[in-house]
Amino acid sequence: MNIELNVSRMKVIIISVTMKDVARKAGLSIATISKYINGGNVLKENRVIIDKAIKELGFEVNEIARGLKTNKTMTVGLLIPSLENIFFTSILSNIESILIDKGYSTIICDYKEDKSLEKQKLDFLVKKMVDGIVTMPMGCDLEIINSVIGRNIPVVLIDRALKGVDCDAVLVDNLNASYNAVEQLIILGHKRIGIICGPDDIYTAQERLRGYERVHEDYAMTVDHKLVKKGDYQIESGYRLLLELIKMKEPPTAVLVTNYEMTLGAIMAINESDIKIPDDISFIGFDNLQLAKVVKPPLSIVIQPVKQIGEVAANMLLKRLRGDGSSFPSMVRLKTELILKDSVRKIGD
Amino acid sequence: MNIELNVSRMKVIIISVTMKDVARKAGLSIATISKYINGGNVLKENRVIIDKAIKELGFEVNEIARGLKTNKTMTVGLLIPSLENIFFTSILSNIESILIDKGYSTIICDYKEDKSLEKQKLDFLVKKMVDGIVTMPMGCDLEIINSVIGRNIPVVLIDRALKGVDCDAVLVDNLNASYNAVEQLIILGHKRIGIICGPDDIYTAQERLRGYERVHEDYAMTVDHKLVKKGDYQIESGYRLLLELIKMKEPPTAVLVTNYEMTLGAIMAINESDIKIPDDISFIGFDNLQLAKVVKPPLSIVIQPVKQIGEVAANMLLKRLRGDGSSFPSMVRLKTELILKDSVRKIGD
DNA sequence: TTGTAGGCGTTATCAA
DNA sequence: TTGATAACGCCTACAA
Repeated sequence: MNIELNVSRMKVIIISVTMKDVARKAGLSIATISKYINGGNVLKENRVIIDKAIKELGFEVNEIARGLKTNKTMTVGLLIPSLENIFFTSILSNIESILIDKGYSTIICDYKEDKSLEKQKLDFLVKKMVDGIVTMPMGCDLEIINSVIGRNIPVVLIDRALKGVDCDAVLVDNLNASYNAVEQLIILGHKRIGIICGPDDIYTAQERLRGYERVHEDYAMTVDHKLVKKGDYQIESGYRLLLELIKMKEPPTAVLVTNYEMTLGAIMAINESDIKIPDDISFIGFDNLQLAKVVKPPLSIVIQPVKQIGEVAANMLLKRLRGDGSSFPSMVRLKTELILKDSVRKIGD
Repeated sequence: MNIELNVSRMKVIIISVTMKDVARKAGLSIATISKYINGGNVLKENRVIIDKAIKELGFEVNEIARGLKTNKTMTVGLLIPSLENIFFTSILSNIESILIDKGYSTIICDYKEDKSLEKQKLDFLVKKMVDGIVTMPMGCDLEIINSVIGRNIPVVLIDRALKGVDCDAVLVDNLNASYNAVEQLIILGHKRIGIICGPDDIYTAQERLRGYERVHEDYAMTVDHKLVKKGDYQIESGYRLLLELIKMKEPPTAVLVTNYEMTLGAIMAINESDIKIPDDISFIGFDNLQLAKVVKPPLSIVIQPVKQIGEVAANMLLKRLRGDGSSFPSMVRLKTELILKDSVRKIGD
C-alpha cells in the first residue's frame, strides 16, 4: 500500500490498496478475502469484518492482476468504419452504456473505411486481448474474422453481414426498408421513382437497392436505370445526384435517399432549386429523425432502430462472454420504421 | 503454450506463446529474452537466435502481465460529452489514430452531457487504471479532476477549460473566433447582427458570446439583446431561433450561428422562408466545411482546427506519459479559421 | 553477458 | 470455513 500525503491540501491519497492490506486489517488471510470478493463461503461474522476493512481502506480489485489469472481483460473491442458518422457512433453509444454497466470497458477503434486498416485494428484488438469484439465489417475478409473466432474470441457483426462467416450478427432489414418506402410511393400512384443509393461494395447499399428493384418486380414495373443513382453516402453526393434527378428530361415524381448524409445533401439541393416538396417531388429520407422534424414540410423518413441494434448486439455479446454458446450463430434482423409525413403526396391518374 | 488444432480446417492455432516458450526454443533463460525485448545487452549471436525463435513462435509480449509489473496499462481514457456529436467524435478519431500508433489503446466513454455520469465514467477510467486521460469536461467539478491528477494520472483537457484546475489543456480561441466573424460583418457595414449561441453553462458558448460582445464594444456599438438568441446546440433550436430573428420587427441584416447542428437548423429555416442569403441576410455558420460547400451560395463559416486539436492533445498526453513534466501546466489555444464566401454581403450605407 | 530468484495482485488447489 | 502455496507472464536486482 502506498500512502501519499498531499500536505499542501492536507488530504491523504491512498493508492493501490491490495488484498494483502485488507487481509492484514481484517486479521484474515488473503485467500479468505479473495473468496469473499468472489462470493465464496465465508463466515458471516468474517464477512462483516472484511466488508468493514474494504470500505475503510477503499479497496478495489486490481483488474489487471485478476486478468492475468483469469485470462479475461473485461474489455471488448468495438470496431467501426468511421468515427465521423453519427449513425455508427450512435450505435456505439448504446453498446458502450450497456457494457459499462456490466463492468466491461470498450476499446473503440475506427478503420476510416479502409480495408487494410480494418485488419490492422482487428489485430490490435486481439493483441490487447479483448474478451469479445463487435464490428461493422467492410472487407469481405472472412479469413481474418475467422481467425479471431478461432481464438475463441466471440465476435458480433453489426449492420453488415459477411458471407461465409459463422458468426453472430445483428442486421437491419435493409431490403424491406427500401421496399416498404418505395411501395408506399407506388401505392400513392408514383410511376417514376428515383433512388439515391450508397456505394456498390457496401452491404447495406446493395440491400437497399435490391429492395427498390424487388418492389418494382412485385408490382410489375420496370426499373428505369437512369433513375438509380449511386452515391458515396456523403453530403455532397446526395446534393449532386438529386440535382441530376430533377434535371432529367423525364424526372422522377418521387425519390428515396438511402442514408442521412445524402438526405441532408438532397434536401439542400431541393431547397435551392425551384421545385417544391411534395408538389413537384415526393421525398423519403433516411436515418435522422431530428432532421426530419425540422424540415418543412416534415420529412417522411426511414428510421433504423439504432438503439435496438446496440442493445441486441451488446446483449448477444454478453451472452457469449458468459459462455452461453446456445443457438450459435444467431442472426437477428431488425425492422426499420417508415414514418410518412407530408413530404409525399398522391399522384393523380 | 496452448496449441489448438482445428481439425476440420487443418489449421493450427497457437495462442499465448510466452517468454518461457521463446526461452526454451532459444536455449536461453527467460531473463535474457526479457532483456532482448526491452533493449538490454544481449550477445549478437543470441539476438539472432532469439529473434528467430520469436518469429517462429509468433511471440508477442503480454501487455497485461507486463502491466502488472510496470504499473502501466498502455491504455488512455477518452471522455467526451456525447458520441452523437460529430465535432467531438472527429477529435476522438484523430487522437485515437495517434495514440494507437504508439501502442496505446483508448477507452472511449461518453457521459451523455450528464454531470453525474461524467464523474462515474471518470471513476471508471481510473479504476481501469488508464495511464492518462483526455477529457472534454462539462461539470466545473475540479474536485474530481484534481483527485485524478493527484493519483499521478496525467489529464489533458480539450475544448473546455476548467477554472482552478492546474492541468494541461488544448482549447480553441472561441472568443476571437466569433469576434473575427462578427468583425467582418461589421466591416461590411452591418449594424444589426444576430447571434445564435449555445447554452449559458457551456464554456465554448460563453466565450463565443463574449467575442460577439467585445467586438461590439470595440466598435462602440451597443448590443441589442433581442438579437442574442440562446439555443442548445441542437438542430431544432437553430431552426427555431433563426425564425425568431427574421420575424422580428427590426430583423438583423446578418447572423452568426455558433455550432454545426444549429447552423444546419438555421439553414433549413432560411430555405423554407422567403428570405434569401445574402440578399436579405448575411450568414456565417460554424464547424462543418462539407456542409458549407454544398449549400448555395457557399456558406461563410468558422472552422475549428479539429485535426490539430486531436494532434496537440494526443502529443501533449504522450509527452506526459513519457514522464516529461516540463512546462506544466501548458495551455494551448488554437486559432479558428474564418472562410468567407458569398453568404455575406456588403450593406450599402 | 547470462541466469537465478523474488515479486507484481490475483485466483485456485488442497490441506488443515 | 480457512490458510498456505503455487501459479499467471513479465520485469529486475543481484549473483554467477
